[in-house]
Amino acid sequence: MSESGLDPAELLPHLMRLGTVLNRSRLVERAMENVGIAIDRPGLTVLITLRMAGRPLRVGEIAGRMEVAGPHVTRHLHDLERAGLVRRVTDPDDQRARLVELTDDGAAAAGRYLEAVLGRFTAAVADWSGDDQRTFGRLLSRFVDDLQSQLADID
Amino acid sequence: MSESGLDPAELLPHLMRLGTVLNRSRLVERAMENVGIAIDRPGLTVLITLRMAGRPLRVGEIAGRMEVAGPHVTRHLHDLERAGLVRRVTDPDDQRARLVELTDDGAAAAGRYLEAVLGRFTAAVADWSGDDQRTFGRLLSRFVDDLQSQLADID
DNA sequence: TATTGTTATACTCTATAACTATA
DNA sequence: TATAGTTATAGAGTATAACAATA
Repeated sequence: MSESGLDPAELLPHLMRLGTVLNRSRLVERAMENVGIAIDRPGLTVLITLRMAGRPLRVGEIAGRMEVAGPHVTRHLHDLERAGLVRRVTDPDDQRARLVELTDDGAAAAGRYLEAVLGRFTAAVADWSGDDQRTFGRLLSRFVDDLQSQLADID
Repeated sequence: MSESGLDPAELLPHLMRLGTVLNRSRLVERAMENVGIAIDRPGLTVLITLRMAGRPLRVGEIAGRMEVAGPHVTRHLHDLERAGLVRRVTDPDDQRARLVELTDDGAAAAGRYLEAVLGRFTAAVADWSGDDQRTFGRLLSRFVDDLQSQLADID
């Protein structure tokens, strides 16, 4: 091989910076303020999870998609329900289970939030060439896939 | 423009997945076990910060680079010092300040840890073309830069 | 008086264990 | 007896406030 690939030691600082930017920029908090959602961050994640699913989910399904423990979800559903953003109904097929669905208010809030956050990403890559944008999306997706399966192999 | 760029709504799920993979895969914990470092995660971050700086740092500098509050660093320095991984010496130029430096053990541990983690990334992109690897490194770095400045503008 | 660092305290997020109700 | 969910409790990580020492 005449050409060497990427030095992975270069990748790590970028990934660490990405984490810092996403976690510490108050991106999420600011979008929530602008949108007027009066819930905390994991509560918002529950809302987004439901919105992305596009259908009512069971508590266990929400926990699975968020990759957190069940009680974590239960606790936040109280707040969301009190705020009128979600509704809990008993699953007609299984009396043990309960389906959680977005109210109209909840769906609207989640939509406005996503719009605000996506606006940031759009602005960040606004002056990129269309080619670079598509390539980045493709390689990022591939990287996450490969990293995930690479890490799964260890277990 | 005849070609449309990336739909940012596509980017968000990838970024969320990346966060999940990095945070929940126990990548960090496993590397620490293999390397035999008996400290916790933020303590390790202190170690890596010192290692990447390549020189002794003040407590405030460490906190700044980690983007956390000062007391957080102080607390973990106790553990690191007790484990013989760092050493605190008074700054000869300013008696108020204290310089934190890696011991030989600390430098070796940080080095072994970085090697283990970087090995994962190397393996993840191992079957990529050299071209894709370099392009990904370039675009990822650019994306973080642009996102960071985009978010900084708001303040 | 301003700055460096420490001590003490509290809050957020997540996990585990024990319990209740239905299948 | 197994499964879905809830309640109760505990732990990790980080932030803020109050303080001590030096500049």
